Amino acid sequence: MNCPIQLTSHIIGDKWILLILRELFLGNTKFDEFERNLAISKSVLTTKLKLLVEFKLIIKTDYKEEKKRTRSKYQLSKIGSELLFIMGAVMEWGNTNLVNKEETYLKIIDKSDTPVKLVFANQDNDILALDDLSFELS
Amino acid sequence: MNCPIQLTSHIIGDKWILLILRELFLGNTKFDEFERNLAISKSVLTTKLKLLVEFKLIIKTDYKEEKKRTRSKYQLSKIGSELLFIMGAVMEWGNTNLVNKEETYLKIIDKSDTPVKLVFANQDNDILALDDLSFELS
DNA sequence: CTGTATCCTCTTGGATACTG
DNA sequence: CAGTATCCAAGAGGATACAG
Repeated sequence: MNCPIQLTSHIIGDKWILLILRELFLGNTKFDEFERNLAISKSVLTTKLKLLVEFKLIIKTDYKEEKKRTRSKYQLSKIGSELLFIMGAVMEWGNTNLVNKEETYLKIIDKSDTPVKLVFANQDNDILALDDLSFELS
Repeated sequence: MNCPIQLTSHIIGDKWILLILRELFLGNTKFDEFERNLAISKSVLTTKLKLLVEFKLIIKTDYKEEKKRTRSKYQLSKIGSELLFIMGAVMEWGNTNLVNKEETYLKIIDKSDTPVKLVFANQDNDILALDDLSFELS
């Protein structure tokens, strides 16, 4: 099958992967940060991080600060960063339909601290209505 | 946790759910269409469809054509249709990074049959660059 | 056609202990 | 700190048979 959804589902069709990606987009980079923030077991975290490296969504780097031991950090690759559209869409849907707006929640903002939204556009950057869209196999 | 990604991951963090949603967006509605197109076992398909109904993403309707037995169909609800942004983002990423463009593949088009893209915009509908965006918890 | 029920296997994931 | 190794329990998913 040459279906983009089928192929991509092998990566993001996984709760842990989505949550690790959230951490990466939030700027976290270290094994123990993921472990603490996600309450995930070491073994699963190891497995998922390896998967993300295999898929080339993240890059693992060893680094060493003066007088300290060597440590590892994980960062989004180029194509990993492009998952921002998926994460943004997931956040928007979750915020609209599942999140309790009385409490704090996560959103995407621009440089003037204003919340942004996702829209469909054509090549001329005209914004399109949902009713005008359809799936096509070609 | 009041995190939109965490909450939504319980729904779309699942390969089968993503593929069933693809079928629904393609306009398929019947149990055996899903079964054939996805090569999924009956028991799993039953379970996932129930889940989608529980989450109110789809609506199950029984209908009866003249001289025929009663049948069931499944259709996206209002909030289910809003998953189009997630599906669109998944398709775009998959098409860019995983799909073989020599073969046929799936995309979203507008009324003039032109492929569309997803963009981030502010409230004034100005399109934003990725570098201008950041996650915020508030 | 649209399921349900049963069985059986393989995988996922948590807990714990250990290592450089 | 960043894992690896081992073990165990629970769940996911396929196959098959059956039912309205």
